[in-house]
Amino acid sequence: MAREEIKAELARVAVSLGAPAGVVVELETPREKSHGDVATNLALVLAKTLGAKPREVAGRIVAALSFPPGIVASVEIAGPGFINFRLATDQLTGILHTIIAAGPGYGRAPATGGAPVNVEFVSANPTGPLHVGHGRQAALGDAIASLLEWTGRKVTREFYYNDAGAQIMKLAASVQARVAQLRGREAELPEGGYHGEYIRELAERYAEAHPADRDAADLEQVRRFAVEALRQEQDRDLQAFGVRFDVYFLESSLYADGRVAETVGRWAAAGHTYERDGALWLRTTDFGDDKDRVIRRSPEKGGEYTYFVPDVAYHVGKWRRGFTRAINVQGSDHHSTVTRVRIGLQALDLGIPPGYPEYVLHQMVTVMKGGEEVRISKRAGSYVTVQDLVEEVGRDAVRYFFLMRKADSHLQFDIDLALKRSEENPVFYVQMAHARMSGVFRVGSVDASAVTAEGVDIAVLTDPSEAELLKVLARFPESVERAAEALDPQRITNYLEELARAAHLWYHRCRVLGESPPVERARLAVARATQIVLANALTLLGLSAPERM
RNA sequence: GCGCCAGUAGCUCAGCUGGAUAGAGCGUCAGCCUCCGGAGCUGAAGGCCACAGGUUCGACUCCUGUCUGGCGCACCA
Repeated sequence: MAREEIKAELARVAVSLGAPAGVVVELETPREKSHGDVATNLALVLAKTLGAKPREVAGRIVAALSFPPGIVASVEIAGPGFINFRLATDQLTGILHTIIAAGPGYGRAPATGGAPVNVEFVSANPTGPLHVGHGRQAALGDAIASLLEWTGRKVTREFYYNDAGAQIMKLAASVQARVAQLRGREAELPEGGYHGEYIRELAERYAEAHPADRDAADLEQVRRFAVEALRQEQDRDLQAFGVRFDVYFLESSLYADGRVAETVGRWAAAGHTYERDGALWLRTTDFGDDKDRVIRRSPEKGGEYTYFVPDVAYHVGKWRRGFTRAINVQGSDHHSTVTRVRIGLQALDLGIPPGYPEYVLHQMVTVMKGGEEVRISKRAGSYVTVQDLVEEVGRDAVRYFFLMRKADSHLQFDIDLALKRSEENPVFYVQMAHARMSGVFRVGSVDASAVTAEGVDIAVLTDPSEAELLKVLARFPESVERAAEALDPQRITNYLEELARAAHLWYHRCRVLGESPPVERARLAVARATQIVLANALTLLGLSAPERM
């Protein structure tokens, strides 16, 4: 691609002019069209080290540049010292060839062969239906995993959950109380218990499945039953959402195979623990925490390990399984765990890097309908579930809406907008662009997969919207790369909207079918390339690319 | 009180890791149009980038402080 060649040539010239070897050349796409197709700030960056004015440096660089024919049409120096390149028209033909030849692989980098990356997300405990926050995580985590795959990494999607612990016991006790109420006895939900309608459902099902245990006296059996049922329900919801996991990791296994004890033992051996008030503490302040943390409660409080110990043990396990990168997608309400887990790992002295694991924290989701906030669902009671949203607006809209804002931003989920079948709705707008391209082939009875760029003369494409569209198409691989680097799928939804805009504009201005043969052939190739890139971007985000709407 | 995140057009949000005259959609206003799907197209108005300093050739972007909002600061998870 032209960009790569320009980058390489700039690097070569920079070094020949005295820049340090390995200088990083940044290319950007100017938003102002009169500034050309590609621009670099290289001269401004080098001005200081070369001890010359930016425009003078730019002059030297331009004078030394040398490209084979067919790549760059013109080079100019502008503003404070930018170097602007205009690409040769041959490059546009090249774009069509590249895209159509690569097809579903366009934008996908070859496997790097590096160590696998672990992406952990959702990780909901089986205490109730998945809520909208889990939905945002599911969409984000799955898309981030895909982005990493598209940039050549091997990825494991992982779901971690606690199947024991205090919360689960409250769940079991809540179900037990509801069973008792079914039998017409007075029974109160435990303090901090679960109130949702689904608890009543579980109680009914338990009573039916275990007629012998009339009073649900066997709490362990109730626990197993409830956990099993809720896990199944979560799986079903995730499946309906189109998210699949490679590994489901049980917190209880960390106790069973001794890893929790091992972790505590290592801390103690390294001299980072001490006893106080009957509890065992980890001196996390030695690693920058603002206070030390309890790792084993005092006997009066039950003498159990606090949750953060298995959390650390779990991440040691990720490291040992060969994941040199681990990315955790969580709600920002869990941000206090970030430093603690990292510190816990540091205190083990296992050579794990300080920034391990990486976190993508997302802000809260507010569901809006009819201009008002929706807070509750029938089944869960106190919160809106993923299932509610998927049933109401469909899986594609839910996924798209969860991805179209950066994770850092609070997200307003507008149900009315998600339901609109018009261009105001970004999902509709983007998918419609794909349907339109498909429509051209359908109406023209053309086999889209047989369209090639062979023999296409790009010179017949005279409308400005055509070159514009091709340039947007050419940027897709770079967009994927940047989004992956930033762990930010929102950049892809942005790209999609930009591409859809260019595609709609082109479609509106340029007829394909029934034009003169050279024009029709060229435009079929444009439509095909556009269809491919739209489909690839949609697929990458876990969205469907409909042929018609 | 401390920590994390956010604050950009009336609304919802971008802004490519410090670049050129801050963009898009919706809404508003003014036009065009009936074609491979009009669920369209063109144009206009609309901004103290929360505020105040600083860093440098250059700041919406980085640093410091202030204000506002969200989240978190357990021997809960």
